[in-house]
Amino acid sequence: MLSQNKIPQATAKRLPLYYRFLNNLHIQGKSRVSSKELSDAIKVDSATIRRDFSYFGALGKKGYGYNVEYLLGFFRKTLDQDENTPVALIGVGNLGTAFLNYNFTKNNNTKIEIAFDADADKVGKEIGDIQVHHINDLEKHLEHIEVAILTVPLSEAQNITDRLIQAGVNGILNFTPARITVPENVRVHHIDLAVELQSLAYFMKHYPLENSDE
Amino acid sequence: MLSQNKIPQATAKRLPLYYRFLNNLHIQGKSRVSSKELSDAIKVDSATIRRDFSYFGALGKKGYGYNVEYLLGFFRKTLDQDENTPVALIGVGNLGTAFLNYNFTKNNNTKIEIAFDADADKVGKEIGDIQVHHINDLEKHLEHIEVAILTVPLSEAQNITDRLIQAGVNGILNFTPARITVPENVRVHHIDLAVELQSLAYFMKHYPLENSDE
DNA sequence: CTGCCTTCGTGAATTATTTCACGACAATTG
DNA sequence: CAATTGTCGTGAAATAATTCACGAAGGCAG
Repeated sequence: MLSQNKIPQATAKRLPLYYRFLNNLHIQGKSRVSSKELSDAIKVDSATIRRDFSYFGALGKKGYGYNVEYLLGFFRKTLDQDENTPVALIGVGNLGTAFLNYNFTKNNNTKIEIAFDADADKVGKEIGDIQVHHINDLEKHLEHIEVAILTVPLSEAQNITDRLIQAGVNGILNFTPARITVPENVRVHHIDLAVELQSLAYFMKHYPLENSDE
Repeated sequence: MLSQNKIPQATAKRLPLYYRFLNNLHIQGKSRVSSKELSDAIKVDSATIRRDFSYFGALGKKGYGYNVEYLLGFFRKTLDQDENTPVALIGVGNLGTAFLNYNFTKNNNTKIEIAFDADADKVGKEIGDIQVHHINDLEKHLEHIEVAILTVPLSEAQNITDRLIQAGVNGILNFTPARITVPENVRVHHIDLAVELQSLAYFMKHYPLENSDE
């Protein structure tokens, strides 16, 4: 039931989505919500939602639904919303800048604390309140950082990955097209924009009108 | 075998990845590759790769592997690399600009042909060779466009989605946190950057060292 | 307070995907 | 040309995820 050990990965990926949506409901002053309503809003089958929630125990009331505040409190704990995860951003190009300007801390337990770039013009600047440091000083500033967002050119990807890991990072959100190699204990999530776009085009041509999303 | 009808979605999502990597091998002058080598490079189990390829027939040779050029030619046809998919970009903010500057046409059958924004300062400019038009003129310029990348503020997401669909778009790559509502025949892929980051943090804390990637 | 209505929680069925493991065949070596 | 090696293609098993469908519990209306 409560052990975080047995939650399916597919469920774990949906948790942040649930959390954000519940937060919105709460802000709107709604106190009650059913799996059906949630389903309409976030486009996940209602049985899947009930099943997901059930991994954490019986959170709802039959014939009523879920209490938004209670559920929200529960998810806050589960997702460690209290404890912020400090994040480093590597590569202040267009995409990196998008991240710096994006306000992650709303509804979110992650915060970009520091940024790095190789371009001397960018070093020393502050973008979205975040200081940009030179990539050469990477090792000096990564003391307590475990997560990095990688938005560097393809050619630098593996090299910088190695340095990040050396410096103690063990989670990387990789936006480069490189399939970087890391030790077993390091977790990498790849988001490959070109692949996403191609994949959408492929699905459109070959899967006329089935279930899509992702 | 050849019908595109029976390919699992999980396989379809990997096809662009295979394609790009084969293309790289080809450029490097390699003429031969085994499922094991591919596996090491793109971090997908070799049995999965062989299974994926097998949906298209027997493409390899036992005891030898796959002929890069042959395989590449095959994928080119399968992924319709010949035929370019024209794409519109909606919202020229930081993220949108990243897309415009990103050169998708290398190794890719998709091309951003036109961009839209509500900001008068941006309208008329050219970014990465793409003309920026005013969002009011959306309907005037979407004649032959079927795919849109949505990088607008949350508040505009549904409204603009409706207009896109009205104008004939039937595939949307949605980077807003909104879970947009669309008719059945429209395909949406959501890429929610905040969710991705939170999800990575969650996995790191709760799934010590199992399989990650995505 | 009664009875109808809603909606959860979940066992079981279904569907999807991955992985194992091995036979068959081609390449290569001596 | 025989023996050895490498690697595919795939049946079958395993694992993962979704969906069905219904009993139980509780809300709500009259």
